[in-house]
Amino acid sequence: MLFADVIIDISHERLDKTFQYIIPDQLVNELTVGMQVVIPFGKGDRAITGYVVDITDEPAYDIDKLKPIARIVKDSLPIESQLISLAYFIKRNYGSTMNQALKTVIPIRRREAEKQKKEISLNISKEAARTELTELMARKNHAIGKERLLKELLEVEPLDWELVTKKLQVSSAHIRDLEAKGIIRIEKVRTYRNPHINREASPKQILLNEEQEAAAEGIKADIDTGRNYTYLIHGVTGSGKTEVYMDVMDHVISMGQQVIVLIPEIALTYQTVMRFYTRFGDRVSILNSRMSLGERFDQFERAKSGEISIMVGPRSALFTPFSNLGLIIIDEEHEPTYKSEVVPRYHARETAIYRAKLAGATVILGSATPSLEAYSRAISGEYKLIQLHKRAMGQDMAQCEIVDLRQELASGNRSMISKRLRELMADRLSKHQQIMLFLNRRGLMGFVSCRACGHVLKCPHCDVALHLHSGGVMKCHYCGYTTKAMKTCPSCGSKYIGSFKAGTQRLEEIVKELFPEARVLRMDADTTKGKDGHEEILSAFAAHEADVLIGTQMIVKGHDFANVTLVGIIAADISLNESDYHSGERTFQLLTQAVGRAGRGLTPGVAVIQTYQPDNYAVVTSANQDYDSFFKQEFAYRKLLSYPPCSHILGIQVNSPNQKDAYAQADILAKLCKDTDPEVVCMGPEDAYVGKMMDVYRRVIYLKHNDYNRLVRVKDAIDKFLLDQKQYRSTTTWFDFDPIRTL
DNA sequence: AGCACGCCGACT
DNA sequence: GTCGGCGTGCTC
Repeated sequence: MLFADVIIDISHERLDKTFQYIIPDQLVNELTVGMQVVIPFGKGDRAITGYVVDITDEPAYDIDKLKPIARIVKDSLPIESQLISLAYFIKRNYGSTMNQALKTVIPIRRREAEKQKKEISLNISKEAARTELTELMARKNHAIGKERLLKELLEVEPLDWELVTKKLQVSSAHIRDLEAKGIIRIEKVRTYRNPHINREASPKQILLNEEQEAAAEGIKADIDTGRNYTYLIHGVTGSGKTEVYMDVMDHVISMGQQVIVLIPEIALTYQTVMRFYTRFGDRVSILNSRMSLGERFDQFERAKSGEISIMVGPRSALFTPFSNLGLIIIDEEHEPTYKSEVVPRYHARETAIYRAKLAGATVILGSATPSLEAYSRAISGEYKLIQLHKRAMGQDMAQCEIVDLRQELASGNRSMISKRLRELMADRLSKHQQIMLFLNRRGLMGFVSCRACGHVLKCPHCDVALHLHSGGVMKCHYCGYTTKAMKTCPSCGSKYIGSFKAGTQRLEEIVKELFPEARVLRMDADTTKGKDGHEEILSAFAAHEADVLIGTQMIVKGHDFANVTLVGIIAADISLNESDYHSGERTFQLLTQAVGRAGRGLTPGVAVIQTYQPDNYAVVTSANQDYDSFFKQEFAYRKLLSYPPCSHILGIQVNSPNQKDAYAQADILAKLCKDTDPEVVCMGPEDAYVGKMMDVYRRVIYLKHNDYNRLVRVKDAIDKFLLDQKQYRSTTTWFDFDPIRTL
């Protein structure tokens, strides 16, 4: 006997879970996950539609109470069931409950928006309403709710449904009763919160160079013959990947299909957005993280209604409900933002490929520095690899020099800026050319410690150091705890207590000392407070209002500055010394991007990489812009140590406000893992990287195996165990497959 | 969301 | 007593 887990198609929180039904014999062969079905529900067995999210062979509920599925809804809107299957894929492969997955895939199951849309107004004249009200009040047992509603309606009209039900406490039964009597009417108003930019497309024909043309034509030919592959476009910075995307997008749209374009959040700048608007006009919609849930919902509604054909946005744009999706593009495929950092921790790349499979769509991944995962799959033939070797405008790649900081130190230069970099800076400044200085400062700055005893001031709620902020306060970056900065060390009483200056701030001072006449701009968390802080600084620099731009990650992504002929990377090692297996890859990507910033215009550029490890392969290969050598070495390293993509890791995090519970539960789960599959390598349990956050203790276990599905099976076993475990109810358990950051 | 059940005051 | 309205809780 088979059973189906069904999610009910009613928007109410209490029903936002699965219900189990018996699959009748005549439907067994036909029914699959994702299908829309009609089921008897509730006391009166009224027919309700729902979606099948799982099929199992054992009931999880009292079998005598299970009812059979009535029938399958044929020709239902395929988008809905596609997205439900997608949610199921996420639940299965990344470890979450079905509800968490559904909430990710179908943000606010139309709840917020529909309430917003309903308005109540009087259906009769005010006089008649007043009479009605008097009559109601004359009755001995007042129908208080109805009274309140009528009174309010005589004052204000129309009223929001939400206001009436929530604030006036009128139950929906009352409202419906009044409506049935013809006293009031309920109207559904459709108001899009975000009036989109109205813009005509100006499809000026962009000429592609030979390489771009070949890439685009190849993909289009596959699409025309009904083949849907995943492509990886590996193109050096400036090779014009976007033009290739747009050419294929044009083609797909002309076939009446829709396109989703994923870009990392930082790249979602005015510049990028305008490129799509000018090419495709108001068939484009943009999603960004600053949008409210309602705004996002509206954009999804527009997509559903066919008003738009292109959705550009971050990770979450992947769930745009296009009914005839033809193409998904993931730009800068290697970016870590494509992996969700909250449960469910899905990876947009894999999820996009699955969605494309459901919809019969094509996927294009693009990057100058592909992730190891994507590139190894391209080599193995799972993805089709397309290489773009030339810069679109024919510019030369930047020349690259490596400066050994150890020698610099030996020759007595302790400054952050080496002799060679200083020479080049002086040269560029004299020629009125621009300079970018890039400092990868992660984890280096801002924390407050005592120089006498070494005591580090920590957040009382989290296991992390406090950071000094302007206005003499110290702040925890994890929970927001704020306290006044101390004058003396609480541990030893010394007054030599202070914080290290942010690297970028220090660098700015040094540059100003060395070149007093240079105009310097600094871009970091401090200087980009305002909403458009980024934009302002970048456009000021683009307009040559400054000669030197100093910054972190942010300045190396996205923007092109034609007049920049020198890029200095102050300390290439910092990201190398991070303690997880991604550090080599991340360093290579950052350096390559930074080097790629030089010489985007006509004048050739130079990049200077300062490092203490001039022989490190990530440093050397990025200086040579040699991805293939990097890949070979990095892949060998991953293989040797069984790291993804050669193997897979499942991180399990046990959280509890009670330290003992967290420890005990983690031990139990670790044992369970070993018992479930002895071949899976189990590490831990140990304290998480941040062992306590917001007063919640965190223990982690890592499992390693080269078969992803075996890890999924262990996860399922844990899920099952947790379901009927009575002990340690204070704990919660999170899963993270192939984690990007150390848990 | 929608329906039953149980509670409570009012009215035959 | 019982009728009708409202609050509460449950639905595989």
